[in-house]
Amino acid sequence: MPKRSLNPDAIAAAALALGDRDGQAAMSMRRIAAELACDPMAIYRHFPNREALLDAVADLALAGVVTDRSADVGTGPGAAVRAGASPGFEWEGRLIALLSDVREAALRHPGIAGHIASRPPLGPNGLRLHRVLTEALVAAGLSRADVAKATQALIAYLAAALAMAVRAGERDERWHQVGKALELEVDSAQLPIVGSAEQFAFGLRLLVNGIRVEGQRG
Amino acid sequence: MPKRSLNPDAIAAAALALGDRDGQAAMSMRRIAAELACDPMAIYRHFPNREALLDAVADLALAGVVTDRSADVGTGPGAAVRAGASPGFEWEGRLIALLSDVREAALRHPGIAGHIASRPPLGPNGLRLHRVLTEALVAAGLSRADVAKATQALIAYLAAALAMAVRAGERDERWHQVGKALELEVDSAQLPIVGSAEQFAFGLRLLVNGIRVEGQRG
DNA sequence: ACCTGAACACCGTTCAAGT
DNA sequence: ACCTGAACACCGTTCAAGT
Repeated sequence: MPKRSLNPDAIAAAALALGDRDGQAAMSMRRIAAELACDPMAIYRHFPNREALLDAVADLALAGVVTDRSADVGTGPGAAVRAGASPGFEWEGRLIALLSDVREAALRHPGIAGHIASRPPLGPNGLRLHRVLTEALVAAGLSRADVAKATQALIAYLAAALAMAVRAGERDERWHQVGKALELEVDSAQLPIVGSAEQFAFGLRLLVNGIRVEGQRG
Repeated sequence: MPKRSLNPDAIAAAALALGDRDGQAAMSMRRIAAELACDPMAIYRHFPNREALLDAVADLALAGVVTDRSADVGTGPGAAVRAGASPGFEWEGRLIALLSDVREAALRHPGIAGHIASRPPLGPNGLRLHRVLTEALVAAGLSRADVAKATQALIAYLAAALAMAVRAGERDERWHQVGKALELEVDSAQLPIVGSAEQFAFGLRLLVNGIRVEGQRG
């Protein structure tokens, strides 16, 4: 009955809700159409193909990530990191907070998390976040060319971390098998949880350390 | 007619060859079976499911990556990096060479490259390479716990870089659109090619920089 | 002109039927 | 006991037929 309510935003919102509820496997054109109680082909009048729809859903999932600078010393996720940043390296706190916030927002939407950051961010939220990321890297002292390269490295790491987090349960078991196979004397409890916030933060710190070194060099 | 020649190794080898020729889209159970001139279900007597087969193909694609230490100052890919490493940071050269070699081996097999490093490495070659990676990180001065975390960060970055490289053509176009959308004054030529060796090396250097900082700290 | 749904060309995997 | 292929429950997308 909602004939005229079928538009790109409504479709993306329905797909997001469906993915939140039933996970990645539910994100097919047919099931999204069922969620909207419309013909699968009706979606194609608003998106050229499935990937374009997933791009829109991924962008929608990032709508809640705040990039307003005045919120930097708030109480949200990443606030502690922001508050603890030393003055000269304020960019570090902003960069870590930004990527942590994006990760958290993505994981609130398990149906689409694996798609987020896997493609260049052409949606409004993706571009907004990309701009903040670029500003932080410029502040870090990187050259224009290195800013572009560092951006892609950070997005690549984020994409892989999200893909891992989505499959986490299954993968943890396999990582323990790797530990056993190599006969490492690490007990299970010592292994970081794959896709955990702690694991993500560690890799992100490596990248930030590396960016600081590059920035001081240039 | 090759009734008894159907075994896990032969299946994985046929799938790898098919993927090299026809790309990622050809890696379906049905097309792999067609390549082997057998019933699709015959494969299930050797692998529990498609993912297990892809894991075997991914491991096979890494067979050519040499980890013999005596080859470290050879003429293969990464030799220059190895030769240029300063004595105290020999681990840096080894780590960069290892991951660069894995990347190159993966990209020689476009049908499976996107699957490599996307799951914990339980195959013989994956475990072999994992062990060399671990040794390099121990040499870098990381604690046991940090070695595990850094390993996962490096593998995550590698997986994302490979996934990007496989889709490169399509993605480059989109990255240029991002640049235009943000009205950055970068001309197209200045943007790094997504998934290129140069782009990969930059991100890897960031991670290695970061690991060095962590190792000196601990 | 706009919209619908049947149809095409596929999937991974199960399972009943054959040998 | 082992093996086969028909069948199940899906896909994304095209396109001819309807309104």
